[in-house]
Amino acid sequence: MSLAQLKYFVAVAEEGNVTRAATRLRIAQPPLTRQIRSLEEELGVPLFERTARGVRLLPSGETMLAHARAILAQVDAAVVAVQAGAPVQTEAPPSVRSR
Amino acid sequence: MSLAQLKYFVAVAEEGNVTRAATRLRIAQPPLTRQIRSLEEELGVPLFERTARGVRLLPSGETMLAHARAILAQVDAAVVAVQAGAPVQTEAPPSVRSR
DNA sequence: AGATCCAATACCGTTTGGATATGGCTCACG
DNA sequence: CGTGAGCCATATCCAAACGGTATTGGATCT
Repeated sequence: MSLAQLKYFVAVAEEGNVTRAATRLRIAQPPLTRQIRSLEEELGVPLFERTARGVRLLPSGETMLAHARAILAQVDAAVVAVQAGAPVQTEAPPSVRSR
Repeated sequence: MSLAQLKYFVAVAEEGNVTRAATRLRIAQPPLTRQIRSLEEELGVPLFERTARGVRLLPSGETMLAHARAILAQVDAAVVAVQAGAPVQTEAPPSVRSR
């Protein structure tokens, strides 16, 4: 799993359409289709339902979407914190923290 | 920035020694050195101080280490949640959340 | 039925990542 | 001191991953 894959996944989920997501990501549709498929295979869980009009998130996809957004936000926060030279402490969010 | 890079960074930080970290990661030392360097360049911030005995975290590295661990933990949590089929909600941790 | 829209597959070139070989520097120790 | 050991950095090569183009198959809407 890569951060790019997570970014791609979020874009597809938001667009509901691989082709439009690809345009938004400034990559071509076929590689995007492959990255999504590869993510599903790595997780061992399908994330989207394919329809003739595009794709729709499955429940597992909804779960992944929330996590993916949290991860990407945390990456952004890390960059900001490090570049600001701030000694920030991090912790896992309550909903995903190990109990 | 990639998740692999973050994993590598954490290993180097924990070992304080690129060669030992490479062994632990089961990759060779030169590619690990390059990945660390590339991460520092991407961030525009040095993370380690190089000494004759190994490497030591700089303050910016300490900050990054906390964030990197949080990110990797969140990735693990995402995998577990999705594979468990659980509709978990995620949120950013307070210390890194946008205010 | 035909046009359209969409994801999927096949194939290719480029880029990235890891391995091996080697150099240079610093510290430990006689 | 000087010699050897340990460690990071650099150079070069090979393999794997990524993105692009071309094209196909299938579903929907006139």
